Amino acid sequence: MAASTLTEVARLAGVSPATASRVLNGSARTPGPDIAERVRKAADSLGYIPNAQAQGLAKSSSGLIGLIVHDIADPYFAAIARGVQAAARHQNKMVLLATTAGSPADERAAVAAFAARRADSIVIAGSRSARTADKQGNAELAAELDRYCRNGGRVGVVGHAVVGAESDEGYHVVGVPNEELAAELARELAASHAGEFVIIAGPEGLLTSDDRVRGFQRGLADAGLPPADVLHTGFDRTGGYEAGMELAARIGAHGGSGQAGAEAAAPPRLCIFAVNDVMAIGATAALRSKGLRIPRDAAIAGFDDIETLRDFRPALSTVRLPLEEIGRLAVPGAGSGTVGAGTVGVTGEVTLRRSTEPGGEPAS
Amino acid sequence: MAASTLTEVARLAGVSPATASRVLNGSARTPGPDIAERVRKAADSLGYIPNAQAQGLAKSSSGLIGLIVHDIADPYFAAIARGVQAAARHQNKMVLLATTAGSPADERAAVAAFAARRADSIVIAGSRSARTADKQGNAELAAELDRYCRNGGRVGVVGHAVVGAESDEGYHVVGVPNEELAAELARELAASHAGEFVIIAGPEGLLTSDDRVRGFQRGLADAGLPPADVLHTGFDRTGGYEAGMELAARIGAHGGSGQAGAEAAAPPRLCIFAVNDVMAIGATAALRSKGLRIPRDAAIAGFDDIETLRDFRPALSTVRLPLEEIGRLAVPGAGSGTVGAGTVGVTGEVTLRRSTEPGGEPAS
DNA sequence: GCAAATTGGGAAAGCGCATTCCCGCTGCTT
DNA sequence: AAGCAGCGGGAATGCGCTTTCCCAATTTGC
Repeated sequence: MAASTLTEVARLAGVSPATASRVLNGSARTPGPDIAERVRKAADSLGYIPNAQAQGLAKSSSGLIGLIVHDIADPYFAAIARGVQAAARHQNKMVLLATTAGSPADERAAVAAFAARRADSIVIAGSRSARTADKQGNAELAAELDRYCRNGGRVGVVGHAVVGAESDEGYHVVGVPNEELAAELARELAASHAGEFVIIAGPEGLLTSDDRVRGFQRGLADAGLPPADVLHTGFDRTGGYEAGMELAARIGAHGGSGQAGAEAAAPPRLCIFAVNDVMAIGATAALRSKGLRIPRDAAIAGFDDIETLRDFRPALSTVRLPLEEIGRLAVPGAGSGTVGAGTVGVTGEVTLRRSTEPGGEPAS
Repeated sequence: MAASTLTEVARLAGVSPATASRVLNGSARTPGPDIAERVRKAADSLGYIPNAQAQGLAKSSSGLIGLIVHDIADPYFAAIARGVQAAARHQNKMVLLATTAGSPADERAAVAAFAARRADSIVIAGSRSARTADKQGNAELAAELDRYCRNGGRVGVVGHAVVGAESDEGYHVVGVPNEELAAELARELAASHAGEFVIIAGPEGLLTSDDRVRGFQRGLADAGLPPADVLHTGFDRTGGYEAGMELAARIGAHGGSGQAGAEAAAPPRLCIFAVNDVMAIGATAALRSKGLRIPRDAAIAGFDDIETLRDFRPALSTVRLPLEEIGRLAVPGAGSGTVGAGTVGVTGEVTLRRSTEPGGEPAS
């Protein structure tokens, strides 16, 4: 038994398909109450479910919102996805998910697939990359998005505008002040740390990472400090872990090992800034595996303020980002932002916690 | 400029729409190479993207997989979603996301929406509830799913079969041995713990929670111990936190407070089993906020082995579940499982870590 | 009281594509 | 050399729905 159709409902109710359509969906013209009732009853008894594909074809709009993320299991993207989902629900649309691991080629394919499905809008959440290796991929992605926009699609981008977009038409970006916030974090840390600073960054060319690094360096400069060393690694927990191992070796070489804290003129404690929370956690794990303790042997800060990580000990200093709201704002037509081209901004908040506390003796 | 159509491509290539269709999609009949080339070039120059809705209408299949979760930002669901996404990609389909906060009514609506979109299959990941308040909702959900199946849909369920399904036709469940694993966990913990056991459970009637509780109690019984006290609360971090506060009070009353460990005849340490990791983390936070330390003042174990939580300290004892694989297996037609009705099983693994270590003096 | 405007319903034309059927053609058999 | 299979392409139909257009029956205006 195939799903029943509008025509069947109409026949059962003794009306024309046109009338049935009018009563079952919010048409401008509403048939008489008696007829409406009859149709509704017929639909009910048949368990009629409109065929959204056919509706979409006829109306040329689908009620779909495409969402592109690197990895849905990454808590950063998961939080954004929650916001997108909430906004979609508000517009009563559904969200179509695509994960791309950040590959521009996959992103292009996802955009094409969304376009094929005639998604009303698409939000693309992963960080953009400016690596030369990705140059062609980025151009193709931009071309695909431009085409999508020309055909009437709306796209929301979180973070950075897509590199190489032809015009602003149809784009809408949620700006995250990564650079400013990182600078502020650096300044606050500089106020209480005497030691050297090190940055654990993502791959070079990853815009979000680059921005945070640049901001942090600027903050240090503002405080009259020399620029920090930058370690480039993967933008995930594993990357953080590897960098952490390297730093552990460095710290160990200086003599920060073992329980006995006070060696001859203990070198000032290292202060590590990982460009996102997950990397910070990885780095922490690495340091710990080498017997180092936070914040006694090194201070560490992250970025994002991932919810699941808030109970982590020592509590991680970070920059809180309203991830869910970012997701909500990123869907075109939602939020109080300007409709159409333009940038909606959100703000974050530097949140200092135990992992960067000065002193560093383990408290109770 | 609206997106170009097959007909336009055909006209540009000087062929009929039928031929164009044949070359641009994997039809059984492949037109001659010269014609094919011409069509392909025309399509390319027009930037033709097939209208998936129209294709779906014509073929009556959509290439969509519907996924229902409680909350996509919950790491448990996010991990499953990743698996589903991977399987979908393998079948080159896209996944449609719906979040329902566990409400059967919302789930029913989501199923209807998926049916309307003619999703090829749907996987429903949230825990089923047997509460009487949800009884009608569950029945309606089951009815909707049954109808979906009768119309040729395939549904994959993780955990429990949907309560009230009329027949097995079209269903496919990924069974998680919650009860057995919880029992095993209890037995292993019982072997090294002298103190009392307490269970922090989700709301009564939540099948996953109930299973884990039952299993844990059985494990205790196997070890010759009396059943543990059960605290029912929310199935999330907040629930765990609240229960943790209550337990902290209980422990405090016994005298486990402060730094000085050895009071007169220190009572045996409490061993807490939270039915999922996130709740365990919440409980831990609560205990800590009261000055209690894990595992010194209480042992605690969770369930799921959430990836993001693995770096948590003290490392959480838990039961590892192959979440991503569960997601993969849940999508009908994927995995090596039996196609059609049937249960595919996965196994987990009790993973004892520091949070339940006996002794409990803080190590280095 | 009659023309004009309004209402309420049906017929029909697509939306963009897949697919079945059909037809002219080439190449083969006997 | 005539007949037949087989192939390559096009015309036409239908997927399920929306929406314009059209027509008959009422209301309204003066």
